Amino acid sequence: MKLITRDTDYAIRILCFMVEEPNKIFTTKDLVKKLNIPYPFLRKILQILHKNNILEAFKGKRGGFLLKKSIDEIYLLDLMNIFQGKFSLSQCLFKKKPCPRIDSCKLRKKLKKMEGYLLSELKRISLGSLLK
Amino acid sequence: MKLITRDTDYAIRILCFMVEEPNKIFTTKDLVKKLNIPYPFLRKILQILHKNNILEAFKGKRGGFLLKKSIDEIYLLDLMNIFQGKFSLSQCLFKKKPCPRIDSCKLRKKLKKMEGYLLSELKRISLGSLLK
DNA sequence: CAAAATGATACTTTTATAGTATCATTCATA
DNA sequence: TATGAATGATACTATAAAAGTATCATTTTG
Repeated sequence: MKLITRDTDYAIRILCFMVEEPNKIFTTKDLVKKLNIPYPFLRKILQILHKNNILEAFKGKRGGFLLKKSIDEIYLLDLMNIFQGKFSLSQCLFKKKPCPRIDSCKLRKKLKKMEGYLLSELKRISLGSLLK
Repeated sequence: MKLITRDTDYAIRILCFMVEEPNKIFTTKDLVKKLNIPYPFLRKILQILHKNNILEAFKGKRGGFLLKKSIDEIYLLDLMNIFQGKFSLSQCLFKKKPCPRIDSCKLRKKLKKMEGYLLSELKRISLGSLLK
């Protein structure tokens, strides 16, 4: 099972790399060289990070991306929410027509508990904490 | 994110239903009527449960499936392992060529911790406990 | 104005999940 | 002992999600 998808993982690497020179404007090409992520995919990820206010973007010649937030303020859960949608473990698999026991479903309750734990952990993991 | 896939979920329902008449031999058709699972898919799931020693199978006319284990001895994690493969959260996404920091990867360590928690919870959830 | 960058967005490929189909085998029983 | 009703084995197809690609438009610098 994958908790983290590839784009989230790439985003982590990108940001952790960029923080090494926090005031540098990186172009997509710069990052391709260093991070081994295919150019168009990397571009997509950078665009998304920009839309979500994590990177600042400069268009045109000499443009590129600049880290906008402190790496200590970016949490794993944020990135997961951006790239993977709202984190949830406990949705009923039968969304359209959930099983008749949905309200009393014990399984759901236990999943909810695990979800709560994971959320609290993921909330605490800043990218900064991955570097120390 | 899905912790539990559809076949695992179906398996839970099947077993929880069968335990209501623990000595009855159920045919696939019996179960289709009650559980709203498409016949060929249900059949596949029953065959897998049989192969994994959770159901006893009787071939031929008047055949069918009989619960072989006590429902208190069947754990959610067992079913997940059967239908979804070994549970793991912390595998590196880059299996073929894992990232150079694989040994020192902090993220991996944190995932490992969460995995440990989930495993311990999943180990404790017997199907019986879902019915009480 | 041209070159070099991102913006927006649509498309394709790959993988995993979900579901289907079918022939072989077994067994009870008429 | 032949038949019908069940599972065994297994291969196939369809759908959805993840991963990756392509391309034209827009902006900016020199």
